[in-house]
Amino acid sequence: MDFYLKNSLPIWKQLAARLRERIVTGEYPAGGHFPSVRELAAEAEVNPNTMQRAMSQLEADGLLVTSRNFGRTVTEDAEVIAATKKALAKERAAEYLESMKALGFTAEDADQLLRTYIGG
Amino acid sequence: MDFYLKNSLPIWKQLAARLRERIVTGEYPAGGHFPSVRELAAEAEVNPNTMQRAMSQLEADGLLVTSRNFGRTVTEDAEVIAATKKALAKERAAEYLESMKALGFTAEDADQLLRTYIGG
DNA sequence: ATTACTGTATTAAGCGGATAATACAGTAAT
DNA sequence: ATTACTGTATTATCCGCTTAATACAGTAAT
Repeated sequence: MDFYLKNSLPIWKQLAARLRERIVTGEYPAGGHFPSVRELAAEAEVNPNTMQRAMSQLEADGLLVTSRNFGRTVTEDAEVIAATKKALAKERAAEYLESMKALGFTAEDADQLLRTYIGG
Repeated sequence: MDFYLKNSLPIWKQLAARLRERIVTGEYPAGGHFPSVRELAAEAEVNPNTMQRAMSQLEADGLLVTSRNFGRTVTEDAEVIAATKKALAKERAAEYLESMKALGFTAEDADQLLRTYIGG
Protein backbone atom coordinates (compact mmCIF):
# COMPACT_ATOMS: atom_id res chain seq x y z
CA MET A 1 0.00 0.00 0.00
CA ASP A 2 1.39 3.33 -1.05
CA PHE A 3 0.89 6.93 -0.11
CA TYR A 4 -1.48 8.69 -2.42
CA LEU A 5 -1.44 12.39 -1.83
CA LYS A 6 -3.18 15.31 -3.40
CA ASN A 7 -1.46 18.59 -2.77
CA SER A 8 -4.72 20.46 -2.64
CA LEU A 9 -8.47 20.36 -2.89
CA PRO A 10 -9.16 23.67 -4.61
CA ILE A 11 -12.22 25.61 -3.56
CA TRP A 12 -13.41 25.86 -7.12
CA LYS A 13 -13.51 22.08 -7.45
CA GLN A 14 -15.55 21.87 -4.29
CA LEU A 15 -17.89 24.51 -5.59
CA ALA A 16 -18.25 22.65 -8.85
CA ALA A 17 -19.10 19.51 -6.94
CA ARG A 18 -21.76 21.24 -4.90
CA LEU A 19 -23.33 22.83 -7.95
CA ARG A 20 -23.27 19.48 -9.71
CA GLU A 21 -25.28 18.10 -6.84
CA ARG A 22 -27.81 20.87 -7.15
CA ILE A 23 -28.27 20.02 -10.78
CA VAL A 24 -28.60 16.27 -10.42
CA THR A 25 -31.06 16.67 -7.58
CA GLY A 26 -33.18 18.97 -9.71
CA GLU A 27 -32.69 21.97 -7.47
CA TYR A 28 -31.67 23.66 -10.69
CA PRO A 29 -33.88 21.89 -13.22
CA ALA A 30 -32.88 20.89 -16.73
CA GLY A 31 -33.26 23.79 -19.14
CA GLY A 32 -33.79 26.21 -16.28
CA HIS A 33 -32.03 29.42 -15.55
CA PHE A 34 -28.83 29.19 -13.57
CA PRO A 35 -27.76 31.87 -11.09
CA SER A 36 -25.06 34.30 -12.15
CA VAL A 37 -21.43 34.08 -11.22
CA ARG A 38 -21.65 37.03 -8.90
CA GLU A 39 -24.82 35.81 -7.26
CA LEU A 40 -23.43 32.38 -6.43
CA ALA A 41 -20.11 33.86 -5.44
CA ALA A 42 -21.92 36.00 -2.91
CA GLU A 43 -23.91 33.06 -1.60
CA ALA A 44 -20.81 30.89 -1.22
CA GLU A 45 -18.85 33.83 0.07
CA VAL A 46 -16.02 33.32 -2.36
CA ASN A 47 -14.39 35.52 -4.93
CA PRO A 48 -16.23 35.74 -8.26
CA ASN A 49 -13.10 34.52 -9.99
CA THR A 50 -13.23 31.34 -7.99
CA MET A 51 -16.89 30.72 -8.73
CA GLN A 52 -16.19 31.45 -12.36
CA ARG A 53 -13.72 28.59 -12.50
CA ALA A 54 -16.26 26.26 -10.97
CA MET A 55 -18.91 27.19 -13.49
CA SER A 56 -16.52 26.92 -16.39
CA GLN A 57 -15.88 23.39 -15.26
CA LEU A 58 -19.58 22.57 -15.25
CA GLU A 59 -19.84 24.00 -18.72
CA ALA A 60 -16.96 21.81 -19.84
CA ASP A 61 -18.82 18.88 -18.29
CA GLY A 62 -21.80 19.67 -20.47
CA LEU A 63 -24.06 20.49 -17.56
CA LEU A 64 -24.30 24.21 -18.22
CA VAL A 65 -24.79 26.27 -21.34
CA THR A 66 -23.73 29.87 -21.58
CA SER A 67 -25.39 32.67 -23.46
CA ARG A 68 -23.40 35.82 -23.60
CA ASN A 69 -25.77 37.95 -21.62
CA PHE A 70 -28.59 35.65 -20.80
CA GLY A 71 -26.33 34.13 -18.25
CA ARG A 72 -26.21 30.38 -17.97
CA THR A 73 -28.86 27.72 -18.17
CA VAL A 74 -28.80 24.10 -17.15
CA THR A 75 -28.52 21.77 -20.11
CA GLU A 76 -31.84 20.57 -21.51
CA ASP A 77 -30.32 17.17 -22.11
CA ALA A 78 -31.80 15.19 -19.25
CA GLU A 79 -29.73 12.24 -20.36
CA VAL A 80 -26.49 14.03 -19.56
CA ILE A 81 -27.78 14.91 -16.13
CA ALA A 82 -28.95 11.40 -15.42
CA ALA A 83 -25.64 9.97 -16.57
CA THR A 84 -23.79 12.40 -14.36
CA LYS A 85 -25.89 11.46 -11.39
CA LYS A 86 -25.30 7.78 -11.99
CA ALA A 87 -21.58 8.22 -12.47
CA LEU A 88 -21.27 10.22 -9.29
CA ALA A 89 -23.19 7.62 -7.34
CA LYS A 90 -20.94 4.85 -8.60
CA GLU A 91 -17.95 6.90 -7.70
CA ARG A 92 -19.16 7.38 -4.15
CA ALA A 93 -19.94 3.70 -3.71
CA ALA A 94 -16.55 2.67 -5.06
CA GLU A 95 -14.85 5.15 -2.78
CA TYR A 96 -16.71 3.81 0.20
CA LEU A 97 -15.78 0.24 -0.56
CA GLU A 98 -12.18 1.11 -1.17
CA SER A 99 -11.86 3.15 1.98
CA MET A 100 -13.34 0.31 3.98
CA LYS A 101 -10.92 -2.14 2.45
CA ALA A 102 -8.11 0.19 3.42
CA LEU A 103 -9.28 -0.18 7.00
CA GLY A 104 -9.21 -3.94 6.70
CA PHE A 105 -12.89 -4.59 6.09
CA THR A 106 -14.46 -6.71 3.39
CA ALA A 107 -17.17 -5.51 1.07
CA GLU A 108 -19.62 -7.56 3.06
CA ASP A 109 -18.52 -5.80 6.22
CA ALA A 110 -19.08 -2.50 4.48
CA ASP A 111 -22.58 -3.48 3.49
CA GLN A 112 -23.45 -4.79 6.89
CA LEU A 113 -22.26 -1.64 8.59
CA LEU A 114 -24.27 0.44 6.18
CA ARG A 115 -27.41 -1.46 7.01
CA THR A 116 -27.01 -0.87 10.72
CA TYR A 117 -27.30 2.78 9.84
CA ILE A 118 -30.40 2.29 7.78
CA GLY A 119 -32.03 0.01 10.27
CA GLY A 120 -31.77 2.28 13.22
CA MET B 1 -28.23 23.23 1.21
CA ASP B 2 -25.22 25.33 1.86
CA PHE B 3 -21.68 25.47 0.65
CA TYR B 4 -19.29 23.72 2.96
CA LEU B 5 -15.73 24.46 1.99
CA LYS B 6 -12.41 23.48 3.42
CA ASN B 7 -9.60 25.68 2.29
CA SER B 8 -7.18 22.81 2.23
CA LEU B 9 -6.55 19.18 2.89
CA PRO B 10 -3.02 19.30 4.29
CA ILE B 11 -0.59 16.61 3.29
CA TRP B 12 0.19 15.81 6.89
CA LYS B 13 -3.46 15.01 7.60
CA GLN B 14 -3.51 12.67 4.66
CA LEU B 15 -0.33 11.05 5.87
CA ALA B 16 -1.81 10.63 9.32
CA ALA B 17 -4.85 9.00 7.79
CA ARG B 18 -2.77 6.52 5.81
CA LEU B 19 -0.67 5.63 8.82
CA ARG B 20 -3.79 5.19 10.88
CA GLU B 21 -4.97 2.68 8.33
CA ARG B 22 -1.71 0.78 8.56
CA ILE B 23 -2.15 0.53 12.28
CA VAL B 24 -5.76 -0.59 12.33
CA THR B 25 -5.08 -3.19 9.66
CA GLY B 26 -2.24 -4.58 11.72
CA GLU B 27 0.41 -3.73 9.17
CA TYR B 28 2.09 -2.09 12.12
CA PRO B 29 1.04 -4.34 14.97
CA ALA B 30 0.14 -3.23 18.48
CA GLY B 31 3.22 -2.77 20.60
CA GLY B 32 5.48 -3.10 17.58
CA HIS B 33 8.19 -0.79 16.41
CA PHE B 34 7.14 2.08 14.21
CA PRO B 35 9.33 3.43 11.40
CA SER B 36 11.22 6.64 12.00
CA VAL B 37 10.18 10.04 10.81
CA ARG B 38 12.93 10.18 8.23
CA GLU B 39 12.26 6.70 6.98
CA LEU B 40 8.57 7.28 6.39
CA ALA B 41 9.23 10.71 5.00
CA ALA B 42 11.50 9.13 2.42
CA GLU B 43 8.94 6.47 1.57
CA ALA B 44 6.16 9.00 1.15
CA GLU B 45 8.52 11.39 -0.58
CA VAL B 46 7.62 14.28 1.65
CA ASN B 47 9.60 16.58 3.84
CA PRO B 48 10.48 15.18 7.27
CA ASN B 49 8.78 18.16 8.86
CA THR B 50 5.54 17.18 7.19
CA MET B 51 5.77 13.56 8.29
CA GLN B 52 6.61 14.75 11.75
CA ARG B 53 3.35 16.59 12.00
CA ALA B 54 1.47 13.51 10.90
CA MET B 55 3.12 11.34 13.53
CA SER B 56 2.60 13.91 16.24
CA GLN B 57 -1.06 13.70 15.42
CA LEU B 58 -1.10 9.94 15.78
CA GLU B 59 0.61 10.31 19.09
CA ALA B 60 -2.02 12.79 20.19
CA ASP B 61 -4.61 10.24 19.09
CA GLY B 62 -3.05 7.71 21.42
CA LEU B 63 -2.01 5.37 18.64
CA LEU B 64 1.70 5.95 18.95
CA VAL B 65 4.06 6.18 21.88
CA THR B 66 7.37 7.97 21.68
CA SER B 67 10.59 7.10 23.43
CA ARG B 68 13.21 9.70 23.11
CA ASN B 69 15.62 7.61 21.11
CA PHE B 70 13.93 4.29 20.73
CA GLY B 71 11.80 5.94 18.17
CA ARG B 72 8.10 5.29 18.25
CA THR B 73 6.07 2.20 18.91
CA VAL B 74 2.45 1.44 18.25
CA THR B 75 0.36 1.54 21.38
CA GLU B 76 -0.01 -1.78 23.15
CA ASP B 77 -3.59 -0.92 23.95
CA ALA B 78 -5.46 -3.04 21.44
CA GLU B 79 -8.66 -1.50 22.67
CA VAL B 80 -7.65 1.93 21.43
CA ILE B 81 -6.80 0.51 18.05
CA ALA B 82 -10.04 -1.38 17.78
CA ALA B 83 -12.03 1.66 18.80
CA THR B 84 -10.21 3.75 16.22
CA LYS B 85 -10.94 1.23 13.52
CA LYS B 86 -14.59 1.14 14.43
CA ALA B 87 -14.89 4.89 14.57
CA LEU B 88 -13.24 5.29 11.18
CA ALA B 89 -15.55 2.73 9.66
CA LYS B 90 -18.60 4.50 11.00
CA GLU B 91 -17.28 7.74 9.69
CA ARG B 92 -16.85 6.32 6.22
CA ALA B 93 -20.31 4.81 6.19
CA ALA B 94 -21.88 8.03 7.35
CA GLU B 95 -19.99 9.97 4.72
CA TYR B 96 -21.16 7.60 2.04
CA LEU B 97 -24.76 7.89 3.07
CA GLU B 98 -24.59 11.65 3.31
CA SER B 99 -22.93 12.03 -0.04
CA MET B 100 -25.55 9.85 -1.64
CA LYS B 101 -28.30 11.90 -0.06
CA ALA B 102 -26.68 15.00 -1.49
CA LEU B 103 -27.08 13.41 -4.91
CA GLY B 104 -30.74 12.80 -4.25
CA PHE B 105 -30.60 9.14 -3.28
CA THR B 106 -32.13 7.47 -0.27
CA ALA B 107 -30.21 5.28 2.13
CA GLU B 108 -31.88 2.29 0.54
CA ASP B 109 -30.64 3.40 -2.86
CA ALA B 110 -27.17 3.66 -1.41
CA ASP B 111 -27.35 0.16 -0.04
CA GLN B 112 -28.73 -1.28 -3.23
CA LEU B 113 -26.01 0.32 -5.32
CA LEU B 114 -23.40 -1.01 -2.96
CA ARG B 115 -24.71 -4.52 -3.35
CA THR B 116 -24.48 -4.38 -7.11
CA TYR B 117 -20.76 -3.88 -6.57
CA ILE B 118 -20.47 -6.78 -4.21
CA GLY B 119 -22.58 -9.09 -6.28
CA GLY B 120 -20.63 -8.74 -9.48
C1' DA C 1 -28.48 56.64 -24.58
C1' DT C 2 -28.46 55.26 -20.07
C1' DT C 3 -28.83 51.67 -16.74
C1' DA C 4 -28.24 47.19 -15.28
C1' DC C 5 -27.57 43.05 -15.75
C1' DT C 6 -24.78 39.14 -17.93
C1' DG C 7 -19.80 36.61 -18.84
C1' DT C 8 -14.87 37.24 -19.09
C1' DA C 9 -9.98 38.78 -18.53
C1' DT C 10 -6.01 40.85 -16.22
C1' DT C 11 -2.72 42.07 -12.75
C1' DA C 12 -1.15 42.35 -8.15
C1' DA C 13 -1.19 41.06 -3.56
C1' DG C 14 -1.85 37.93 0.38
C1' DC C 15 -1.78 33.60 2.62
C1' DG C 16 -0.88 29.07 4.18
C1' DG C 17 1.10 24.61 3.43
C1' DA C 18 5.26 22.25 1.89
C1' DT C 19 9.97 22.33 1.40
C1' DA C 20 14.82 23.15 2.38
C1' DA C 21 18.63 23.36 5.21
C1' DT C 22 20.13 23.17 9.41
C1' DA C 23 20.90 22.50 14.28
C1' DC C 24 20.29 20.47 18.85
C1' DA C 25 19.27 16.77 22.26
C1' DG C 26 19.24 12.12 23.90
C1' DT C 27 20.80 7.22 24.03
C1' DA C 28 22.47 2.68 22.33
C1' DA C 29 26.18 0.37 20.28
C1' DT C 30 30.95 0.23 18.73
C1' DA D 1 34.35 9.10 23.04
C1' DT D 2 32.83 8.37 18.64
C1' DT D 3 29.24 6.90 15.57
C1' DA D 4 24.68 6.42 14.39
C1' DC D 5 20.50 6.33 15.09
C1' DT D 6 16.26 8.50 17.24
C1' DG D 7 12.85 12.93 17.93
C1' DT D 8 12.45 17.91 17.70
C1' DA D 9 12.92 22.91 16.57
C1' DT D 10 13.93 26.96 13.72
C1' DT D 11 14.19 29.99 9.87
C1' DA D 12 13.67 31.17 5.18
C1' DT D 13 11.93 30.24 0.74
C1' DC D 14 8.83 28.53 -2.67
C1' DC D 15 4.47 27.81 -4.75
C1' DG D 16 -0.36 27.52 -5.84
C1' DC D 17 -4.88 28.97 -4.54
C1' DT D 18 -7.65 32.81 -3.26
C1' DT D 19 -8.64 37.33 -3.14
C1' DA D 20 -8.88 42.06 -4.63
C1' DA D 21 -9.72 45.55 -7.74
C1' DT D 22 -10.59 46.57 -11.95
C1' DA D 23 -11.82 46.71 -16.81
C1' DC D 24 -14.10 45.30 -21.06
C1' DA D 25 -17.83 43.28 -24.00
C1' DG D 26 -22.52 42.22 -25.07
C1' DT D 27 -27.61 42.78 -24.72
C1' DA D 28 -32.20 43.73 -22.65
C1' DA D 29 -34.97 47.07 -20.53
C1' DT D 30 -35.93 51.84 -19.26
